[in-house]
Amino acid sequence: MEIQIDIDGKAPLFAQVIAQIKKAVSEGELSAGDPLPSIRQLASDLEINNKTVAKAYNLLERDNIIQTKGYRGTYVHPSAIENCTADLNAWVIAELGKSINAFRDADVTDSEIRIAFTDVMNRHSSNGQSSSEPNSSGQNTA
Amino acid sequence: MEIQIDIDGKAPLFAQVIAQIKKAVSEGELSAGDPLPSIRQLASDLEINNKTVAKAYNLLERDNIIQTKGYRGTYVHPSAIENCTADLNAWVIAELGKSINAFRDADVTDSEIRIAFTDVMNRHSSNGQSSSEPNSSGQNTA
DNA sequence: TATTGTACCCCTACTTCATAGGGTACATTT
DNA sequence: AAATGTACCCTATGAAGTAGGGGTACAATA
Repeated sequence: MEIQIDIDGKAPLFAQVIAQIKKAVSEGELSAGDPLPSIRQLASDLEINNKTVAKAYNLLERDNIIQTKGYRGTYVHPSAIENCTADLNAWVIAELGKSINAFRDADVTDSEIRIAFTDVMNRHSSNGQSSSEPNSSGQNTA
Repeated sequence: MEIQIDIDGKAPLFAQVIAQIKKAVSEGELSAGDPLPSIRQLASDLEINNKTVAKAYNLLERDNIIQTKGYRGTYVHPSAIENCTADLNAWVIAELGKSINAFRDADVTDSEIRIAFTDVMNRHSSNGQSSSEPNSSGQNTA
């Protein structure tokens, strides 16, 4: 394993870890079933926090690049190579790009788009209320 | 014109101005062609900044609720009533909501969605670069 | 007992953004 | 000269999100 981490880099540490492991899988340095260093192990090797490595591992497992087997450690997923190229992120970017382009074509302000976005994100799965109704208990009048 | 502004309210001042004018149009207090107070005028009446009113007026004009005629002042748009109900914001929220629900169903992290979003927003119309490629001038190795 | 991944709690720092304001200036037209 | 909308400079505040760290604890297993 040759994981390179640039602490001063602009990319988040957990993202670098993910990219490095994906790269190792793509280039064949890591094959299906190969064991990965434990979270604590890799964290101390890279001199970063456990939680940072744990975050990277969690995302990698979600994408079926690796497989955690509890107390038995973490291993490269059987179909890691295929899932390695499947970029979930690219799909999200493409989808959002389409919507945002449509918004901008309709002269929607970037600021408005951002506000609407955080609006949607913050009503996790429950209810929803619009954000443009001022609650008149007014003071100044014209 | 009876515009109520709640300075201590949670809703942004410019949004309150917009809502109030829309309300006035909807309720018939303002009809097509009616003159609106000048930016400076309304600002001083409400004791808020010129730019705040200007912002509200700009958005209202974009939505064809009002019409600015340069030095001749600002007037209610001929088809203000119809455009008053058309909520551009609601459309944006609905569209984003559909996409975001799909992302979440695919187990995409909220954090990842947010990152992808700002990613897309920041490449205004020019180029685009992905945000997951660490620039190895690395320091720590494992 | 040691190690595995995992799940909590607390905390910090940094960045980005929206909002709001202050001020000055401009061309245009009355 | 006065008023119109508009554009530009500057500031400050607050909220939200992200990254990272420290610590402690758990069940399961060797």
